[in-house]
Amino acid sequence: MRGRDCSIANALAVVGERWSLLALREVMFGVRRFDQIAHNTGASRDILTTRLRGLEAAGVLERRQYEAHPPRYEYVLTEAGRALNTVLLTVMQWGDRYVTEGEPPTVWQHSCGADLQVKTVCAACGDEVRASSLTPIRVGAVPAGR
Amino acid sequence: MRGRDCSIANALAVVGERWSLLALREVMFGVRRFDQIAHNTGASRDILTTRLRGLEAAGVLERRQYEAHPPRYEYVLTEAGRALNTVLLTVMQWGDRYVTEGEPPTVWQHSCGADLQVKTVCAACGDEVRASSLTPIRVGAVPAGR
DNA sequence: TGATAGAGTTGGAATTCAGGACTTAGAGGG
DNA sequence: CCCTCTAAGTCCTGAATTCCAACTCTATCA
Repeated sequence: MRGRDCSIANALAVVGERWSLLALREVMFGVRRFDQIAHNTGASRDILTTRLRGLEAAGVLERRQYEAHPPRYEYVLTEAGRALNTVLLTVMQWGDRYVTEGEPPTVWQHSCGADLQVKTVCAACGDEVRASSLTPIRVGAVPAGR
Repeated sequence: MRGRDCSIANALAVVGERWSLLALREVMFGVRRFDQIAHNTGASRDILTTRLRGLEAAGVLERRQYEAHPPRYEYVLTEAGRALNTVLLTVMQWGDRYVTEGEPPTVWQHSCGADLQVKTVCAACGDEVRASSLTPIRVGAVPAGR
């Protein structure tokens, strides 16, 4: 059965499987090698292969040969992959606040000098977005029936 | 095998399974009933039951009886669940831009009157966060060995 | 009396995942 | 020359999940 036509569902079809976002997190950290990604995420190697191929096919990652003999590859983010950093940071911050106990395990520094805390704002007025200030004016259709 | 100590991984342990975020999306839309959530997401009913129980146990959703005879329940967001709206919106926007073809299926209106586009900014300086302006100053450890 | 609605359960088939062993192509050390 | 190591996967098997459709249980509606 198909659900609602929705960009959240579409996005999750690309990055929503287990390990995908964790692999991308590693690439964001600058880790480019298969073995390191496997070790740092904890994913099993065959699943990781499948995920990386999927992300590559979706245009989020690029697989590049950096050595010919023996052939060796590395993974780098595409533009779409780099744009995922806001997703990762927003998820991380939610995890820091509502799931992780104790200190945040990872801290990023912003170029302004501060330890990064992100805020999600309305691009038009700059106000912080809160659930109460939103109204859906159009929602994706749910395919009818059976 | 365990991977890196990380709030992204922790967050995904709570909301990263298939259907969880889609169920939460429906609740954000104001859909509170099991049957409607099942229909609008496309999840099978048994899995949805498991997910909703998990989200409840994690404190993201609350299951409330709204009628005693016959017993009927609805799902509402907790504070932690409401805080996920920024995650959902950020994911949706990425999906709109890099996955969905054509017009965004869903549009929210912000209280300022504009159709909502979100921007992820540094809470300290207010500048938009971009990959190039970030440096990791602490990263979660990866458990050693085997 | 029969149909309908809400909120699940249940059972079996299909799929995915974990974990480890194996492969390939060369480089480096003794 | 022989042995070992590294990077990047593949392959295999058994266990765990997910999918799907049908069934249950209560109670109200027509």
